[in-house]
Amino acid sequence: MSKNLTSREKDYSKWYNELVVKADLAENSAVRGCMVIKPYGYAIWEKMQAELDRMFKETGHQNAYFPLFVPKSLFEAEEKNAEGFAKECAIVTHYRLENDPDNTGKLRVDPKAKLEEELIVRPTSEAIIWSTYKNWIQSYRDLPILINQWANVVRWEMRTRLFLRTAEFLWQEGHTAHETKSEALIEAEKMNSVYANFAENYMAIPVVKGLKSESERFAGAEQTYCIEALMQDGKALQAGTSHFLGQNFAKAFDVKFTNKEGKLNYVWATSWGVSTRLMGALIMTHSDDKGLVLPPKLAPYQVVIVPIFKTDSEFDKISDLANKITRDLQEKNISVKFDNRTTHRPGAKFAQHELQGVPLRLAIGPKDLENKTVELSRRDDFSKIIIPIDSIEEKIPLVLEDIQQSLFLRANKFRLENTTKVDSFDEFKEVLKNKGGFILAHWDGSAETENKIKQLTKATLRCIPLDNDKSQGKCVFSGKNSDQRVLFAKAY
RNA sequence: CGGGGUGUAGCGUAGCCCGGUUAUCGCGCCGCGUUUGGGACGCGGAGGUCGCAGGUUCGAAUCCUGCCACCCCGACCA
Repeated sequence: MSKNLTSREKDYSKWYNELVVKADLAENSAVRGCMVIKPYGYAIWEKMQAELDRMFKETGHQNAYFPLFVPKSLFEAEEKNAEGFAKECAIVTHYRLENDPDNTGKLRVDPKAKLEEELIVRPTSEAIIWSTYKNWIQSYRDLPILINQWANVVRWEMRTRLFLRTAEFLWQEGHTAHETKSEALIEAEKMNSVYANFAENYMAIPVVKGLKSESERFAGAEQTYCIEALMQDGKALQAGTSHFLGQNFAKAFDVKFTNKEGKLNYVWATSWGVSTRLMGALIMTHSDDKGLVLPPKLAPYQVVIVPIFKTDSEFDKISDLANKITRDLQEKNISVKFDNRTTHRPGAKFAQHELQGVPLRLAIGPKDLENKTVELSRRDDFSKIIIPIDSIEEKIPLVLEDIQQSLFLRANKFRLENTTKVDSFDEFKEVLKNKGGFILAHWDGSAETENKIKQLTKATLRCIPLDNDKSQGKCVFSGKNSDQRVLFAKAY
């Protein structure tokens, strides 16, 4: 952390790992590719969960929970989905251990305890959920079903990376069933917008809403909506996806309902999810060389109070004041931590809270007691101001709001500066090599072109933006006609 | 699974090429004292199967063989 890390773009991943470790958010566990989320990191996730959960409920969804294990026969029912995940499944084959007769004190898998049918540890829950929905749906009166689940899933990836791609991760997955195609399409797009709203207004991360191309689409989906964010190193990160599943799962699991006219129809489905990867996005969007920078709406505590004192009596006086400020702010729904540890000096505390990204710091010392002031310091721009104690209650909510805004504006400015329109393939390669970031280019719509570009440049088609101006042009690779620019980038 | 790299105290490391006292240094940790408005300082102390298993040798962190783990780059992916 001694070097100017943000300037070392090639070492960005190292910076990221280092930051995660130093800020004490998570670490690699003893289990391959898995992650231990530490208390402070988990507190951030809990904040995110709370806000998302509220948004899901506001849009009419309920929470439920489905099993971790998916019998193989159910898993393979929807062929495309099964095929898409087949290469990264953990599989339960046995249910018992026994003492190893050849190796005292050790255990071995009891060969007699082999399962008749293997169980897949869910990489996603469509199969188990749709096999359940089948029993819940008979009539149009049973629809829509709007359910979300908070769960863990396992994807046995070749390569893992803390927060961004761990073997096990935490997420939410929504699974809905609808009477009509248009209703399901509206749901899929709506939930993608919920994600965009959450990203921009809570995480302060600007995103591009769009549609995935066919080759980037979720296995088993007919249409995948997504939000794409741009990290500080110029690489894109898919931050959330929402899928229109058509009738694929309904057909695979035979989920039919009788409509108002008495006819039997397959239901229409969506699924959507965001994961602990969002914490990676948060870190990689806002952090600087001093550590995390958390948007106030997601910070485990928004304000930390650091006392500065020499004597016990000074400490007591400051504690009284700090406790009063804490109570007053809590009444205004601002979370406050009074760091009253006597084992650490103020400078060490300052550094630690900066590393953990606490948005606002109040320092109170003897001078402040005398002058009836406090020192207010912002994490986002390091500015410090001295304010009278009696203005705290009024001032702090405003400053927190301003930090939330500023973080978004700063990230948005970065994204705009790093989004380039290109009109030739040479330019495409040049921008990718020297600048990075998002590239808006015309594309002929073919998977072949998309693939070639990926092979030649390592850039992938991130999405076809939803709110893009339509403009005629020629495909940057093939020269064929195109009526819209699409978003390319190197991605995580 | 292919290419490259690294495993030495909680973390980061020196030593390895060229084998030889008690394995180096920093951070952190513990004790005492002085300190406390931006990561304190002094003195003292604890902490090690040198990734694992074999082999060579009078002697292995160092050389050889095998294995394991992790990291980076590919393929795969939220």
